[in-house]
Amino acid sequence: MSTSPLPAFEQIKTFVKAQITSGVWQAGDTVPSESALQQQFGVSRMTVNRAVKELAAEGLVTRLRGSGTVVAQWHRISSMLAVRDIHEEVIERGHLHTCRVLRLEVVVADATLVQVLGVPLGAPVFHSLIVHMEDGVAIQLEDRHVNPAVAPDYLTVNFQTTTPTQYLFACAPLTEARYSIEAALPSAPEAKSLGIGRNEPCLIITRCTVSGSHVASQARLVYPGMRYSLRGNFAL
Amino acid sequence: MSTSPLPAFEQIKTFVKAQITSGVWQAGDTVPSESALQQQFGVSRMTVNRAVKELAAEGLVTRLRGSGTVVAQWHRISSMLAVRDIHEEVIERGHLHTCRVLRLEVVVADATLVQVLGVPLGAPVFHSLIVHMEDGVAIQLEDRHVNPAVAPDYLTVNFQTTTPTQYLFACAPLTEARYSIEAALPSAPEAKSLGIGRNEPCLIITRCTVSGSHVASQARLVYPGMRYSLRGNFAL
DNA sequence: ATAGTGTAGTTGTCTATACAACTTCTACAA
DNA sequence: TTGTAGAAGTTGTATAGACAACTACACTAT
Repeated sequence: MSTSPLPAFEQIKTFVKAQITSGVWQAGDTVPSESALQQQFGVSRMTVNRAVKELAAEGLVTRLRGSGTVVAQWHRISSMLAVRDIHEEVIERGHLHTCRVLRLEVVVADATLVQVLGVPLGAPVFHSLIVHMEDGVAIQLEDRHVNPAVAPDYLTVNFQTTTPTQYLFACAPLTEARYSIEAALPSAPEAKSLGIGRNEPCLIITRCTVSGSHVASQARLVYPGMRYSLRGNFAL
Repeated sequence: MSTSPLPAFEQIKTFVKAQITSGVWQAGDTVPSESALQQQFGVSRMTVNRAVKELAAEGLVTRLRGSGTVVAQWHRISSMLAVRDIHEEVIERGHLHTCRVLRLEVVVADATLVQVLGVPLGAPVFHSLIVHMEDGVAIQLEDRHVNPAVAPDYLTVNFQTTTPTQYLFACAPLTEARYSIEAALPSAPEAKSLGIGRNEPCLIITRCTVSGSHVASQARLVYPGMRYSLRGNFAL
């Protein structure tokens, strides 16, 4: 019933982390060389190499070939801020996810869409406007423009059962994404769709996904500030 | 002058990534086993193992001992959302960073601070209120409470030359951090300090850093929504 | 039919060694 | 004093092999 002992490389990682978090080794201090740790722990150099290499990948130490390893200056306060599919997120909280499709249509590309999606001026572009609700409360307004070249059947999808994100993932493999997070007031129709006041600040995530050589879609996700916040956790 | 050829494990990673991003291998498809790739590329298994292991760490594939490797379902749209020091951030944009220290004082722990910092009720807690400016424009209001046990000399620091984040990093190694990002309206004094209207929405990051067994500090960072946004990029 | 057993296949870890690429410092020569 | 050459030390990559842990599947005995 005893838990299996940690692998050797994990033990080495734990040791080095402990030295750093306890302050024994401070930022800028040199970390013992691989051969030194090899002797200290009685393992092969490859094992030490793996341990320290992973710590470097995690940003705790900085390595320089020929020179050595030092404790990193800035332990990055960061975590994978996964801007995930709203459906998954709500389900994971154990709540009910429903949505109302307000618009599902073809629009003509204006100057902005030309620049963002890379389609010709006046070309058709799919547009969907969906309100997502958690236990009946509007939590996200999803305003999305889709490149027809990537998802030609977008307008026929039943978005009661499949979210646009899910469908687009299935259509085209994701190769790149850009996003920005900002705070702003909703427009009048946005406030009305979400059932909030025009003075209630919102968290707005604008995301642009790329698949291969095409820009697949651009989404503007509006979250009422009172009902939603992004949370993250960073350890070690 | 020719660029050195990519290491073998990088070539394998590139190959697998290409299969995924081109759609040849779709989410859920099985990736060839290590021995298969080993034969295909004519390298040792350890080299293949490193390549696929790193792809798994990046979230592109999922591995299960005894079963195999499959293309991951959700290529995480995420990037290291590094909530970095405002000073570094401004400098990196090539702008001038200045700040005004509005308050630098000792306050008495109320119920909220007791809960957050883990100090006794009524105990002294350091408090600083600083406006950070980029080229003279207020961009962040930093409202911070510091645990004296971690940084006893906090009040004597010259925050014109050192940011609180920098000083606290030097004082105590970081072991853990929690943050939340939300949109809200500023309070009256906050709006006044930032020189914005009370109706202008703000991005508010609340961050709590832990060092060892102590909670080092709690910071409330208020960014005017019109002047600041978090941006991220995700590739492959 | 069902439960259990064994076997092949797969990934996880580790070793001992080797060479390459790079940095740093020392010693020596101009 | 200066500059160059070289040696020592460090990390990066790769190999061939070994065993462990686990899964999936086919087969067997009940």
